[in-house]
Amino acid sequence: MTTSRPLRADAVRNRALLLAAAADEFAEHGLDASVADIARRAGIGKGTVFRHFPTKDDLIAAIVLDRIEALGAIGERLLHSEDAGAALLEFLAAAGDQRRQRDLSFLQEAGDALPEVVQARTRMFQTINALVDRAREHGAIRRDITGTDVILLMCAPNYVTSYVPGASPDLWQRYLAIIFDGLRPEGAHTLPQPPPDAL
Amino acid sequence: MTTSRPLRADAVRNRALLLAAAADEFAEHGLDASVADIARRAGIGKGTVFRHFPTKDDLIAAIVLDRIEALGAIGERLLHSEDAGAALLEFLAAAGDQRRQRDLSFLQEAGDALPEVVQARTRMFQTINALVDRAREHGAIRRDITGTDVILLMCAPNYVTSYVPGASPDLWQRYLAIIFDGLRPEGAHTLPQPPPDAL
DNA sequence: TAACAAGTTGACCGCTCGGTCCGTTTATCG
DNA sequence: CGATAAACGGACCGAGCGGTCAACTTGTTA
Repeated sequence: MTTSRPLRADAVRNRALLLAAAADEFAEHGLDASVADIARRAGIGKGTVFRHFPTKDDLIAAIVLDRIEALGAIGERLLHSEDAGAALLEFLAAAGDQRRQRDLSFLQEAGDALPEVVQARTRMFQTINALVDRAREHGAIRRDITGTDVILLMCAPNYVTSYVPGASPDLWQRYLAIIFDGLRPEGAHTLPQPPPDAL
Repeated sequence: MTTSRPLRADAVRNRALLLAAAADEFAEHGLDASVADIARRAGIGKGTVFRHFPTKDDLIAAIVLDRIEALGAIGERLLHSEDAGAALLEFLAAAGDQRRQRDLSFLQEAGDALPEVVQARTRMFQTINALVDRAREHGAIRRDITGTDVILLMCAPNYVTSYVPGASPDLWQRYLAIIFDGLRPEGAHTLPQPPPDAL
């Protein structure tokens, strides 16, 4: 792996500008936001975008990678927390908070371009599995819930609130709380379907 | 409102073919499915599609309208059921079952084109509110849950399972069960955010 | 400061999409 | 039948997209 020459000063500034603008634009208009709009918002030319990221998917992947790694770090820190149940809930809250705005859905849709993303995602999924295992052992969540269940449900609060026009940006917390109550052992009913294979 | 002339025989057949093909195509490829592909699948010309529906959104709206009315009818029937809690759960199961395949998200994204869709949706929302009110009065669900909460959460099971590649088509039932457990009174924790205004 | 490589830019390309249009086909009915 | 209007179909159009390129600008370095 050759590190080649260091980036020129204006190039690193433009790269940062570009990533910030792209994140904003994706947050507002979804993944369909056009590269031209992103470039305009960043105050740079369209060609420059493609010099930094050979394809639009690579740009998306770069942003997604950031998010995944940040969330993964939070998860690993919470792995050493005292209260395993609270740790899981806190992780889910961090996930919801990070994805406040429009979805970047880091599960499948995008990012399969870069293998780094797949790798980071796999790593984060393992962290979540560990978090869930601990919570289950501590009796904080019901026995029939797997890590994959939590991974899937993780995105739901932001999804359901994305349909509410003038909602509070924290509304997702309400649905996280409801769903988390569904994960608790108290008053749990047997589930009609087995859990899916790990992702 | 003039009913004008009755439709020609081949026209009604093509219309049915078109609607079926469109539903299939949307189910497979999402709302981005192209009109050309739909026409090819239906075995008719692209121009014919636009003769039946002046715009792609109108085609979507027609399908969505069907679904909403079917689901609304189920809801109204369940309104007279004995067990109010079971009725709500059954309604949610019907909703999930109908939307098995890819989402047609009849909440916001599409269908605002036709005022009929808005009207049918409003009507169905009222039915859901009534269903939820009854379930709450019977103590089948917790007191702090509103009809709007249920409307939002209704879509979640299908959404979360849409990310699982080779999953069973019934996997959504697992997540409906989990979420519904979160709506039950037993072991409920207070919610951090107030419910959103009615849609 | 001179010279070069790295970076920037916007016109441009090919493609796909939703939607239009008009020549052709066909169901309908006196 | 034969006439007529309704329905059909696919070539066509303009807009917008992701991505390319060659001329131009600028940070860097000896």
